[in-house]
Amino acid sequence: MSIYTCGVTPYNYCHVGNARPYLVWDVIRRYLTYKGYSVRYVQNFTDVDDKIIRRANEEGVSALAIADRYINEYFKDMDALGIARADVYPRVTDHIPDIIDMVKRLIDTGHGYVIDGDVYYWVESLPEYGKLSGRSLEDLKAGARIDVDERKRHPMDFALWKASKEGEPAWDSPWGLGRPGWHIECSVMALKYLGPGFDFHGGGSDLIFPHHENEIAQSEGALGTTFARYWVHNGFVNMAGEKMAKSVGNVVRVRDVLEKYPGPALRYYMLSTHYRSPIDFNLDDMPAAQRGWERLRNLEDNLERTLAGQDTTLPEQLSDDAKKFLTTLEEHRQSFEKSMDADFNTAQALGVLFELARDLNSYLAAGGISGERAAVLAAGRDLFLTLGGILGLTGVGGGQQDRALIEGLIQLVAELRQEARARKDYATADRVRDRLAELGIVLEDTASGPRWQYK
RNA sequence: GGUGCGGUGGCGAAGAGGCUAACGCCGUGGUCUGCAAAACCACUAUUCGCCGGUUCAAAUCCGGCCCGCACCUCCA
Repeated sequence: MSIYTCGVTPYNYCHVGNARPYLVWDVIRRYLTYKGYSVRYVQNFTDVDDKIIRRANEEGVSALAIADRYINEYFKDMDALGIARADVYPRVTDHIPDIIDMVKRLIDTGHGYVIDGDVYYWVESLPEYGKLSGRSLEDLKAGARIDVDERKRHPMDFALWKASKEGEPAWDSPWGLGRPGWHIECSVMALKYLGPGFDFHGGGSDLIFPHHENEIAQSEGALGTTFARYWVHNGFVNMAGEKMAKSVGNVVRVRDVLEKYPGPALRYYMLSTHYRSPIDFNLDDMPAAQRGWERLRNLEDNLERTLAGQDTTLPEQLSDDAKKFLTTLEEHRQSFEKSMDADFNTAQALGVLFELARDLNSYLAAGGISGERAAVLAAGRDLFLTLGGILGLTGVGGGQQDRALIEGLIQLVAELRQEARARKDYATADRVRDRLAELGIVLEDTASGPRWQYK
């Protein structure tokens, strides 16, 4: 499976809305991999653009320096969200010769024309223009909200190559010094790394027009064959009913959220809505998302603790109860796959994961894990971690980074507290627990002794 | 003006002709427990924006209306 997703223009920190498509594709990749497909995922960086140039001029540094800085920050945010790296991250500035070649080809095939060092795409040269967004050139002309450049053949013609102005990064070309237009880089890089007719092309729904429409026009105009087989567009993240965008000024940065909530909680939050639907982002909904994720994490911890050191090989002969439970597990797996097969319905799949969680918790609550029960429970754990792993909600720890480091200290405190409890000195015992809670550590008394975890 | 999307319990959110309208959070009662926590069990929408229609059957299909949003310009 080959996937191309439009990446960011690195001129600022990522906000929650920026992160959504990458999270969606992270889950789709994981699922396709689980299903046995080999996946190649390409995501670009548009590292030369008006906004980057403006920012560079403001700060008196190069456009490259701005791009490098925010690409670096992009990776920090995505790592914190548990989003796996793409196979290739092509950058526009590394592909100028490829872009020039494609512009040349478009001119040769009659789709492009030159005016004073600019090169434009002639939209009327492609009869199907508008097929992705379902618009006709007539509709577009009628709705045009910008002043039309009178030199162009058609008002909707767009730039393939822009003659450079003073103070802008520029590259030499057959048409003079200039830089690529906005859409050409994705056509060039997708075709270079995945080839014509690749499987999935993704991005935010705002990119359908004009960006993706123009990518198709360029690619199919130059090639005469299909560019991408399937288009996958995610819905927007809004704030109070209005689109979250830097231009609106209502952005919540990824790192702002992660300061207060764990990465998996934000994943959970976004995956509980189908990717095509809009999300009305509300920071007040994050605690519920965190609680939901914690429920999964608690189960994961409980399973690992319970099964540690147990013999989990399934015996030849199984009891009816065991068989029944294994059948239930299989049903959950099928439901999960059915949900994901229905246009990657992560919200429904998450529901299935919780049904599985309830069954596993019941199994744990039912008591002993002797004999076959350990093996059966281990099968349940494996399924839980597999499905949870597809959504990226299990196997991620919960701030266990420093766990080993403080383990001993807490062990000691817990022991002292046990002694206090043995003396029925509950005031001391409760004080220890409360103070630990203030430090963000939850100490719990269980039948098999105390245990702890991060809040 | 053109093109799309959406309105489901206190909140979030699945479901798109027929199983009790998933699931999570919150809340209530119970089990367990020194107290908590975690977990389990039970309860929590006779009803899916409004009005008509089609059908044996509609949250799901059709028509009208009311709201909200997005795209048509840079945007994930």
